[in-house]
Amino acid sequence: MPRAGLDRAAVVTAAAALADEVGLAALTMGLVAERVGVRTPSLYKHIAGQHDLNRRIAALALTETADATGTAIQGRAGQDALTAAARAFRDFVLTHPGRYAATIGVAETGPDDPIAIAEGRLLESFTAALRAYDVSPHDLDHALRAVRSFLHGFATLQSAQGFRRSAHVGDSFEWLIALVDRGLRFPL
Amino acid sequence: MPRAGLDRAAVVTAAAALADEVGLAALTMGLVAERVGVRTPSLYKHIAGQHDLNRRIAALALTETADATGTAIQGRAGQDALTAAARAFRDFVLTHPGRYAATIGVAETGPDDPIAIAEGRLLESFTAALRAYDVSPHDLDHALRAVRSFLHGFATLQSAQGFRRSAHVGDSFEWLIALVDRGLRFPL
DNA sequence: AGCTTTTGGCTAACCACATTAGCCAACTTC
DNA sequence: GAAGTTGGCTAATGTGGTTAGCCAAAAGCT
Repeated sequence: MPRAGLDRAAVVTAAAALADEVGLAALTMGLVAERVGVRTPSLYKHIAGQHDLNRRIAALALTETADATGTAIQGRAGQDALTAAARAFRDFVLTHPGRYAATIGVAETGPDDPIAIAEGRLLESFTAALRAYDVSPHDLDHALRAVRSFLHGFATLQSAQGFRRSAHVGDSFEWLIALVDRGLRFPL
Repeated sequence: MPRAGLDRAAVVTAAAALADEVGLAALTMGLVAERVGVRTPSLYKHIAGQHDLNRRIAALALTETADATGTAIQGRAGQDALTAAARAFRDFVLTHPGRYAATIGVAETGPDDPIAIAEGRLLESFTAALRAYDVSPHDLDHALRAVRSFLHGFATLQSAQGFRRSAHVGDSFEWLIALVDRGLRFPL
């Protein structure tokens, strides 16, 4: 039997791609194995199990999200930066719904966990995007949570087909960004 | 063998309670059966399967959420109404995480689907809460989606332990409501 | 009451999927 | 090229959802 030349990264990226295609819930070990050209039990030579695989997909997704938002805000400030970051985030979630779903509910195990590192980078991007607004240091955590909540909520609702009403979803997103911008701009 | 005197509603409410206790992901047919005092296959005399059970839990949860927010906004308007509705919604999600999780991603099958009816009632509550703001009819859909995104995002992130930072989560929620209020209050 | 029908339990069995055990060939290393 | 390590494999186990088919209890009828 010839070897497949597999390694951990190959398994994880294949699984992530598959999750985007068929949905995270439909991602089975058998499907991943088939995709990489191997029998199911062989996957366990590279990953510890489904839970482990999910965490690695999540780490990949968070790293990619942090990259995308980080790039998007370069050279921008204020509403410009916020808009760019929000769009980059949403684009990622819509083009990679399976990967993103894998990030929901993952707990970071420690400060050196790749998940924690990627989340930290993502948070820094949004912190940078908020820098030009007049948010006091005391309120920064609140503002970050607010931005994160709206991005997470909008993206997951849309990718779950949660919006039935008639209006154009892209328009709603831009409207939402403008709402947040006004909310951040006007003083308490 | 004596009968357990079960019916569909009893199975669904037991399953919903169990989902809140152990988490939706850990809800198995065996667990539900044990809770209602019956063997697993007997459940299928009352529900069509796990998918069907999930939909029925979702319908229950949405109805309860619509009740709670509807009651909360009675006799209130403007920021008062928005705050009351938002708090009621969040309270429900935090006290019933399993039920709420069941509502994510459910598709309504038609206009007479209990899920569609409950979602319509919930939307009406929030529409009423927004009435005192100066939102044009054209923007109403956008505003509703914005509020829904915020609430959904915040509630799910919190119930998934998504907030690591130090600030008090309840404070963040109030801050978020105030942000949305400002955003809705100031003109475009 | 007795007879029939429907209903709601049950056991047994099946299937899909994750995972483990244990074998063996293929690379790697010295 | 011998020895060790690695990465495949088949076989088997366990859990969970679901179906089939049996049978007694409730409900309805005469």
